[in-house]
Amino acid sequence: MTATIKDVAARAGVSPSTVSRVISNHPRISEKTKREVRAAMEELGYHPNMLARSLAKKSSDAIGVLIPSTTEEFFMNPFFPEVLRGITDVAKREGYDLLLSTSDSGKEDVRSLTRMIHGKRVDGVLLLSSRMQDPLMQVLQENPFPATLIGRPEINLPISWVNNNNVEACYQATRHLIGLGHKRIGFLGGDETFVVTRDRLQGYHQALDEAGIPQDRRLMFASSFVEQGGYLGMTRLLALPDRPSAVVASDDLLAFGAMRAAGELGYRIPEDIAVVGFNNVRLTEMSNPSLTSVDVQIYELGVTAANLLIEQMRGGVLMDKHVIVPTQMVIRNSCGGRK
Amino acid sequence: MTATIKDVAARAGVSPSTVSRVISNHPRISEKTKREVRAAMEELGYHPNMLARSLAKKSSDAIGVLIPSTTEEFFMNPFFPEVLRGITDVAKREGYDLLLSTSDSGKEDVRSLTRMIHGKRVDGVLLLSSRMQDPLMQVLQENPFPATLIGRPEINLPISWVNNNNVEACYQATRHLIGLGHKRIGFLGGDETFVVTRDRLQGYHQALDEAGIPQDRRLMFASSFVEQGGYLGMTRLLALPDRPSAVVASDDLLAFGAMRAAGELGYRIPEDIAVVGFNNVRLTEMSNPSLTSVDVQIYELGVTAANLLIEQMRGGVLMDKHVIVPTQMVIRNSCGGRK
DNA sequence: ATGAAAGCGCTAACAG
DNA sequence: CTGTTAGCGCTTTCAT
Repeated sequence: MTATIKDVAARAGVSPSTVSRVISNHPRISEKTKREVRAAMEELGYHPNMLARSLAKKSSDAIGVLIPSTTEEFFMNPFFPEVLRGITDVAKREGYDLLLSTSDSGKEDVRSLTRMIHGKRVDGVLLLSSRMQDPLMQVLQENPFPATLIGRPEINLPISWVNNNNVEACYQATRHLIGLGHKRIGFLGGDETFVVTRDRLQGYHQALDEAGIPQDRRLMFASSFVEQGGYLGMTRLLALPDRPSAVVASDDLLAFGAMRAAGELGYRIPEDIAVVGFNNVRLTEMSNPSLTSVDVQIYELGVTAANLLIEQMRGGVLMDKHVIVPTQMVIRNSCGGRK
Repeated sequence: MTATIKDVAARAGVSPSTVSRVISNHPRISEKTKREVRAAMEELGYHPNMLARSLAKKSSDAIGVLIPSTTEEFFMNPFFPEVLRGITDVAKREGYDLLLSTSDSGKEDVRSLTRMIHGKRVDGVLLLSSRMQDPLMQVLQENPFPATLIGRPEINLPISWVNNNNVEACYQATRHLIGLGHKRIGFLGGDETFVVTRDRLQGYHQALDEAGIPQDRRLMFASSFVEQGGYLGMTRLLALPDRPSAVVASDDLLAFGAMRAAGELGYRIPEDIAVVGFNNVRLTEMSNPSLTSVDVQIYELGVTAANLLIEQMRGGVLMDKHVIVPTQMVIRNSCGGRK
């Protein structure tokens, strides 16, 4: 049987509460007993039972991370490990463990979130994306619980979040292409139900409007955030009688797929068609040609979200702070023009 | 205050134990009370406290995943999300949550593992890599606890693991190059303390020996599993007066770095120097030239490891099963020769 | 089929 | 500075 706090207490000739105090480094406890208790713990190979501790303390020192139900898609995108790296670094520094939810498809992630919220196994929750009319936001609205979103809620919600200014960023990206002389510019978006897709699309629209370029529905293609989607989208765009001369892709993976499609059909990039992506994942430097991309500072998003969440959990009060992480367009070789 | 099992009991006019039975779907409980209890739960918005449940049941329905302390390096490699995807899929299917350890550098991950083992927050642990004289293996040896390793322990240990036959796989890869007529073949390895690096190096040696090609220490370069390491290694290899005409890299990222270095120095791949990598990450298809790589079935490794672990946790008995996931070399354009 | 009672291992007032 | 006493919310014998 593994040793409990009582065993240690008995061994050290003190009461359980004293042992408890030693564990949590209570200030007013004599050095002597501290040493004795520690010795007893050592001898008995004692390790605290975190469950019992959490149950009594009503806090678990763990952060829940809600993995969107579309596991495959999500894990496939370099965004995920990078944002998780940011989260992990903060969690580690602040002494929190990470609990990954493992929701099944669709409706399941509502249940997953509710379980996280009510199950008491985590002190707060991190959401990694948001959709239009996201039922998760509903849940958060109805259940006061420390939570932070990476992205932004579609509607105004009393929840803290970290986001990029996606409208502005995509506006800039599109302007860049316009500045290069392009008039017919395509848009490859990820899943339309994601808020981020909508925002970027809006930025694209803004830039076109401002330049007096008419909108053309045929130039906009949405799929999921994977390479395949970009491939498909680009193929469709190139099949148009009046094909675009440039494309802004709302994710680097989409851009890569687009570039592959173009390449296979014999178009050169950037001479025949310019491409700009989003996220600035490592791959952008290595692709051929290297991909001009909007750096959204994924790692930073993760770090900021984790910090915001922890601040809430510690403060014991829910906040609706929001932080905008600046973006920056990194010019490479997929657009031609200035280098 | 959130509703507890007692509240539900009171509301439904039954005892707490009955409610508990309803929750765990106990067989002999009348449909009628079941319905009534469920109704009461609904009305009160009751959700079980997982901590209390775990404490009483002495099991948490969670799997611990030990992230190696070198966070950055690890997250950067596409291996990680892919193996995690496999793990997640199984965990989700079997109803387990995932607890990511967040150990700090060096010695910390021993502590992290011990905490996982004794903290009772997880029912089993998944290790994602193993080193030579790995202190973690020590810990596992001394503390009987369900654990599964992806990789293999350096020495024989009563622990279950999933691995590739890395010696054989690298032997094959090297033979492939030899078969293509290469006589001077370099080896770019990851961190030498990893067992997997050693195994692949051994396969490389075997192939050379068998072909009567003398070993040359200068042809072997080890660094970490990142692109930068491959870049550095290749640069060094190419600086040799008698440079190799081919290189086997023990990780695709290393191979990409190597290709970049070669390219920048004006060497063509595969004409001037052939390259083969390991892992067959998605990127291999997209690089230029596409990279010949050994498919180790990362996802499968994750799935198998999770299954093995769950089997142990459920069986209540520690095992030392081990499974070898087959590898397959995927020929692309980085080696020339047959296509 | 259901209830009563005794914990699971720890923390947190409240005393002293 | 330390001990006593109640729980935290749930499961699980043991009765009935």
